[in-house]
Amino acid sequence: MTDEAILALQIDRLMRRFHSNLHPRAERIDKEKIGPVGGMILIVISESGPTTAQLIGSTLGRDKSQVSRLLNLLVKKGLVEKSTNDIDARRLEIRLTEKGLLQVAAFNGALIEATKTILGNLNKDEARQFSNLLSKIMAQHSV
Amino acid sequence: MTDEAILALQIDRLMRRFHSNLHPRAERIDKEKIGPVGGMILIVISESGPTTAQLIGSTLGRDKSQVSRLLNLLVKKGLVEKSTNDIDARRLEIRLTEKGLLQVAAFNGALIEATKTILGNLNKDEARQFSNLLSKIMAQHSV
DNA sequence: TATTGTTATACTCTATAACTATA
DNA sequence: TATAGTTATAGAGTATAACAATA
Repeated sequence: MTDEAILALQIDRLMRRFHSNLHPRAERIDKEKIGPVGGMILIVISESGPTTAQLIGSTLGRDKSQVSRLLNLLVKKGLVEKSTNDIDARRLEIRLTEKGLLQVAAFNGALIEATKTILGNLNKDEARQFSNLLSKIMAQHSV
Repeated sequence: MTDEAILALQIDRLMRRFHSNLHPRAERIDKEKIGPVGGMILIVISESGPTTAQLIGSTLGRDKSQVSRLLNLLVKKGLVEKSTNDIDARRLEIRLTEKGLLQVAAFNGALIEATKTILGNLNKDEARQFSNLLSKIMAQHSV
């Protein structure tokens, strides 16, 4: 196998491991059944403050149609509020409700635990190195 | 956002970028419509030689039921042959056909291109470092 | 009793395209 | 004409559990 193919399978495997590690934790927390991407959307909103659907999509690398659908679900579940931007009526203004804030805190806790478990083999320096390399990779403009 | 949450989102984002970069390339190549996981299964078989369904599953971090279903698809498409292990009749013995070998070569090519594009920001040293860190993370026994 | 693989189900995620409305 | 968001659809991936055959 080429180095590139090995690397590609490693990345996929890491993601899989991450999911299967996070899944049981998140399932216990995910009372509103919003799913993994729903949870990530909440986290992004909590970080960025009032934001648009498009921004969420580009942050998570998901299509706007998926974001739109999930946002409506989150609204229905009472985790998120949507209003229209005063200046540009095409844009949404999305923010968390009280209930949404509580959910984010819970998801964040699960995420931290899962990450610590996954990266358990790395010492602090290596973890920082890994994060830096990821940042460098993601700094690239291409989708 | 905590360091762990950032890292988790980065990993997810990397995976997404990988998929969306690989997708258009793979689609052109995937004449038999076996999908991305189908392609990965072929690559694993080509690497490990005659193997079992369980081994493929654990290598890719996928459930045996998914592997079983996809293997049957691959057999139907004429890319893979299944036979029963002589010593333990519960086990399969899976190998690629000629057609399967050609497909693997094509998928590998796409995988190499995609990986090079994704990691374009890293120089050789950094790419090696990244791969080493991934290996270290994946060396952990936990699922 | 444990292991290998099969089958079925229900749900989530994803890509795509056609659509409305605003700019 | 371009942008933000919505809606609908079809296909792929996933978790789970119940099952048969073999060890």
